[in-house]
Amino acid sequence: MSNRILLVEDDVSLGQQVVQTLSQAGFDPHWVQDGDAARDLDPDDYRVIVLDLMLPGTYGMDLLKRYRVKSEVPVLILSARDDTADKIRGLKLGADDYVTKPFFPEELVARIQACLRRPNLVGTERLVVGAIQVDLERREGSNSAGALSLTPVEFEILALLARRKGSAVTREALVDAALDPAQDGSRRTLDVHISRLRSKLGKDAIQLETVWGIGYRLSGNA
Amino acid sequence: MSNRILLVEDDVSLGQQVVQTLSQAGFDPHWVQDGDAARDLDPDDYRVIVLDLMLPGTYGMDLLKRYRVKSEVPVLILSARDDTADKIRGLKLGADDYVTKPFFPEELVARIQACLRRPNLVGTERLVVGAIQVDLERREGSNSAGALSLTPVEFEILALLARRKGSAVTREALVDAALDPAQDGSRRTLDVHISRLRSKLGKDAIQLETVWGIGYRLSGNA
DNA sequence: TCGAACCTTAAGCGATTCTTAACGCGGGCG
DNA sequence: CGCCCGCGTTAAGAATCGCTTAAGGTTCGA
Repeated sequence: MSNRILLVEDDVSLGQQVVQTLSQAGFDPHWVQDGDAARDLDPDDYRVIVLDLMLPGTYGMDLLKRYRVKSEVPVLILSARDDTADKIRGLKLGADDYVTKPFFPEELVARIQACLRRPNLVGTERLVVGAIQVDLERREGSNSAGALSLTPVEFEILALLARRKGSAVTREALVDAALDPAQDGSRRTLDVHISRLRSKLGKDAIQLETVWGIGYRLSGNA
Repeated sequence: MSNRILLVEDDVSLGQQVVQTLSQAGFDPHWVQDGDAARDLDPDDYRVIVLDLMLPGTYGMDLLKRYRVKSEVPVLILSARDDTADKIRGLKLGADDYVTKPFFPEELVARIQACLRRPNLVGTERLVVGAIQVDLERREGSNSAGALSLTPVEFEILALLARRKGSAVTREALVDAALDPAQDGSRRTLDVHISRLRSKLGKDAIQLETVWGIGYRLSGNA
């Protein structure tokens, strides 16, 4: 399902045009003309779903709701230029982007690519440093293998390093940011946390470099 | 507070213009130029809030989140014509309408009046997070098995988590939103409610994740 | 007035996490 | 070359945190 895209569109000429454009752009469009037909498809079979809100049969909005219940697949809605209300309802129901009709096919392609690039358009406070990512909203870190299970201290350390991406961060700054200020004991504590952080990062731990005598640095070089 | 409208806009000339227009239209505009200043205002003091997303200080998006946590006041966002991403994020975070800059003052007035006319632009204000749904109007939560019988506190907890879908929500925020402010006793109370909420959610409780040391998170991943 | 529903508190328990200590390594610097 | 100081790692104890169950206590409606 590498580049499979579901297009739900009842207008025949528009549908044909979009299918052709998507094909030329290297996607694999799957076009259904009827909302009821799209109803029983598994949204997870597609990378992106392009949905026309003005549909016969099952109303487009219902389809969107239905998809959203069981999947996080990016949904891009098509709507008339002036129908702001529909756009808003669609977006609130979880659509990821919209394109107003009429549109240039190139624009649609660009939007789809944008959806794929940043799958989570909303609340994306996410730091990316090479293979390591830190999602400040979710309070979750991840490496090339997927989500990491970090303790609060480990997360704070990684977050600070990611924020200062590429530059050396003082031990003091790290202790300050991550450790309980009440306790002011041995300075070796940070080492332990760094050590465990490294082991959790696995092979991506090479990005977490030691800056001798200063502190640490999170490098973008994979 | 009959026609009180909060305008959060840093551009002076635009702000003046809007204030004047709103006054002439019979509204009572209250203009703050700084996001930080708007931060501590009570959203429920206003009929509508008009919010520029491009703000110095507290970023407009943060303001929107903050308002949405404690209020259902209609929020209308101002954004640049081409910044679709911001519009989408704003709407997903609960804004009720948007106006793209530049705009004719009359258009803004019309949109505000529309907001007031149908305070709920979205027919059913329903949050969908994976298999879990929260209907704010009916004040009812449901999971894949159907409607849940939630107590008021449990509903508030679930609603806040659903509003912040995917983000880690502080225990403090949850206590603040759901529990009686008068009583400020043991911090274990929230645990009990979460526990019961989980048991009512049944198998879908896996979506309600514990963020250790912080709070909880309602994840969309089924 | 009684009962049901609900919120709160308490306490035990298990799990996770933080810190400390100890030991070994290794790179800079004299 | 060899010492010293900083760093890495491991293990273990202590502290914190969260989940659950059970027991009052309050509110509200019948």
